[in-house]
Amino acid sequence: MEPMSGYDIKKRFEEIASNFWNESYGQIYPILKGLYTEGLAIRSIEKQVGKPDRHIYELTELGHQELKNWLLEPVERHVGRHEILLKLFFGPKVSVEDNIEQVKHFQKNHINELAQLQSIKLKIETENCKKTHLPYWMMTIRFGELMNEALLKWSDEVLSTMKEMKEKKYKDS
Amino acid sequence: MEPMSGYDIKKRFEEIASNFWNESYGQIYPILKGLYTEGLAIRSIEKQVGKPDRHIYELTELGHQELKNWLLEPVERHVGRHEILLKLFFGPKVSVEDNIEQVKHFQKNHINELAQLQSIKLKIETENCKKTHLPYWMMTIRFGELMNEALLKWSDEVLSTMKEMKEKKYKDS
DNA sequence: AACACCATGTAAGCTGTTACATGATTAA
DNA sequence: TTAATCATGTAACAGCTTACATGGTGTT
Repeated sequence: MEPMSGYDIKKRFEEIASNFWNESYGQIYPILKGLYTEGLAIRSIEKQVGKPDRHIYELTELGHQELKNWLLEPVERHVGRHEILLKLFFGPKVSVEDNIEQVKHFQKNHINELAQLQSIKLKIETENCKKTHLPYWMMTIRFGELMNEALLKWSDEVLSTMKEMKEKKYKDS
Repeated sequence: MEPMSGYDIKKRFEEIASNFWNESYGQIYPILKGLYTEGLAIRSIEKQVGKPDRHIYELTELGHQELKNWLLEPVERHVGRHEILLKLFFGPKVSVEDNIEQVKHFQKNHINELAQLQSIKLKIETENCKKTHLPYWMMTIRFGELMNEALLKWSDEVLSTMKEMKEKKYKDS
């Protein structure tokens, strides 16, 4: 996108990609070093007063080509590990009430996520840095919206099923 | 659920949980060993003719308690890393046509996944092993259905946006 | 006085996949 | 004959998080 420091990259992830990606310094800094030694990026140092120096990395022609190649590779499917489903898989080990609590907590989380998404959306729309990126970034937001809406629908469905199970249990006993 | 070997566990994951979880032997066998040495499981050997022996593990009382404790812990949110979104994040680096190809491939994958889900659903319904598990396992299936439906809706939306972008580009040039 | 921000980085440790090794049986 | 199924396991590697170390500036 543009010359950046490791610190900047982390920040960008947190500000506008936090709904679908995160990366720790422990990954970022060694990888930038690697890009540099492999000739995929160049590095320049920006001196500052009262603050540490900034190490600015910028892709070389080779680096841009590598990135392009990666972008063209089709994304292969990988199973998203949803811990809540693994827990429900063992549902009968605990009480229906316990499972209800679990799902309610899950639901709350995703209501929050939807709200956070809206603030990221606003940030992207108003900052409006590069016009070419805008439509693509909006697609990542839309992804989050549809996912979270589906997740909330699922929570509702599951909660009413569980409530039925609870009532049946009372009838039996 | 019941006494099982590492091989059995892998199989169960593949047969009825492959839509939300997978686990490799490289994880399973060392972990089973660990459970045994920590007193969370006991191990017995089932001898077979013409086939390797089966190492059957069964949770101890302590093991069951640990599992229960884990089930009661609320699931904390973690960002699912969707590679396709990271690629779209750099969308302007390649052509609109290239991005369309990427999304079409994604769409195909999720149509397949929906089909696979239906066969897992059938397996669970017909095998019908333990009645107590059935409703919970169906919830994991429903999760997959709603996710994939949302993903397909997203693909449709994104593809039509991209087609518009393509047309605009032609007008400009 | 305590904390957050700026900015770099490393080391230890956990998590996870892939490939390998073994070896008999059965189906295409 | 080739491949799959049964069944165990290990070793090498890749990916990722967390905690630590440094140290000045600005805010509550």
